[in-house]
Amino acid sequence: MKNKIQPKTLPGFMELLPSEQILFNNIYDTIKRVYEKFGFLPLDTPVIEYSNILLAKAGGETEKQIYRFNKGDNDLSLRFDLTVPLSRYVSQHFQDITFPFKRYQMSKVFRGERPQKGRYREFYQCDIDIIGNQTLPLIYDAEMPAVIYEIFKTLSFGPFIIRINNRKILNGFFDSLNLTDIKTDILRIIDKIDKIGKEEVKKELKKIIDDDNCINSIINFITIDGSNYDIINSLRKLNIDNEEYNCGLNELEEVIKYIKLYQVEEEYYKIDLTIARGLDYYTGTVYETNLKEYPNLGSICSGGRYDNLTEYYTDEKLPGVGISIGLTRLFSQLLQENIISINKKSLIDILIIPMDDVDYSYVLNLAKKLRDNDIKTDICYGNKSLKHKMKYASKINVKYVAIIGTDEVNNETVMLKDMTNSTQQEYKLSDFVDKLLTLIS
RNA sequence: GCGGAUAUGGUGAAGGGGUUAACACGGCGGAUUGUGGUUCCGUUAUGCUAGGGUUCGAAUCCCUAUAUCCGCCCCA
Repeated sequence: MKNKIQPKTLPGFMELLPSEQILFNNIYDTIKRVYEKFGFLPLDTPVIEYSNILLAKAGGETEKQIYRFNKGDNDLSLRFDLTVPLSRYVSQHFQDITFPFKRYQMSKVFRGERPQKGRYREFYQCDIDIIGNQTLPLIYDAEMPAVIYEIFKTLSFGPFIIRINNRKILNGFFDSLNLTDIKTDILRIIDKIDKIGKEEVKKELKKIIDDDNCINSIINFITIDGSNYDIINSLRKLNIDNEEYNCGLNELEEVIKYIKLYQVEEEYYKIDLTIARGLDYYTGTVYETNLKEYPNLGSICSGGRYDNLTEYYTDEKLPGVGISIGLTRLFSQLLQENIISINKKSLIDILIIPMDDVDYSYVLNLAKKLRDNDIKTDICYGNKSLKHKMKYASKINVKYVAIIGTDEVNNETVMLKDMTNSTQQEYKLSDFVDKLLTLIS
């Protein structure tokens, strides 16, 4: 053992056992199905891009966290999200795309940050975005919650709440308080309220704002509560004379109205003025989604509206709205909190067990017939004992086993065993497939 | 980038200077014939992250390195 290479993966890279992967893929497939149901088109972009493309925006943190390397004379990087590649894609293929462009992309992104709980270096993002040419109707902002609603209803991880805000409201509000230059810092602090609580937010704000009245009005503002209708009313009554504020308020009201038209149940979405979202490219509506029974998971799906997706690559003005589900993190947390659990160890419907000396042409003919009827079939080869093969069948958790020995071959039959109740019955080969089809349907 | 903790097999781990490194899970084999899950039996680390030191003797004490985990910062 000493002279062998230690088999290990890099920290922060998730790797699953088959039974876990089956579960993961179920969630992945559900998300994908809903995205497609709403008309989003599939898109796949390269994992590696030119560094100057990915770093066009060049934030300090991005540069620190990006996996970057040289190959020959090329300065390359692994994508750290799917939005920047989308920007590049839309700019590059502008003339070939029909707008509004709705696309989904569900694949891996990479970030070289220090891994910790729920923090990975390689993880799946499941993104949808809708990109408009010059303009994009506000009703699309309501489609995002409709999609989120459908996904998490289908996945049934329990009750959830889509929290909605509009960045313009916060921006306008801070401008009206003359806090324009420290706006970003304030947003960052407010965004932490779920994690650290109201009092800690107050303390943090004190560090950057002298005026206690000002801090109190911020706290009072972001904690305005009530029904969606109440909140809109309260915000109106503040009579803040700021164009951006009122624009945001009108947008929010309209988006809320449209969400209702999308027939999202009322208890699944709510205006929440504490939603700020750290990312500075969001300019209007912003979303976060939480599982009500597991608030400590944080946001499981978030996104928002941005004014111009492609400003670094073209002069075209392309506003958009999008959301993202961090699937790797979500999955690991769901598993950890026992919200989901492993239930399948194999995908097959039936396992064929040939006895030692049996004629393979009989066995493979059966397998072919089953597979032609879309029955997931596997065969357990080898000269191990029947006992051993039965053990294997029970280990992979398959419901049906077909035992084929010389008796079955001679009589043109199949011995079908139901592993869940230990009963078995012999069927004629000619009507075996039909019989099995009715059993597994 | 900053702080804290930990390091024993395929896995979870006990042992805190005295010789075969406990226990459990998993794996493999068996309890005679073409039948799994339960039970029982056998087997499964010449080795305790690496390097150095103290000692008659180190998984155990000391030093160094490395790795991992948990926080903070940040998070398109």
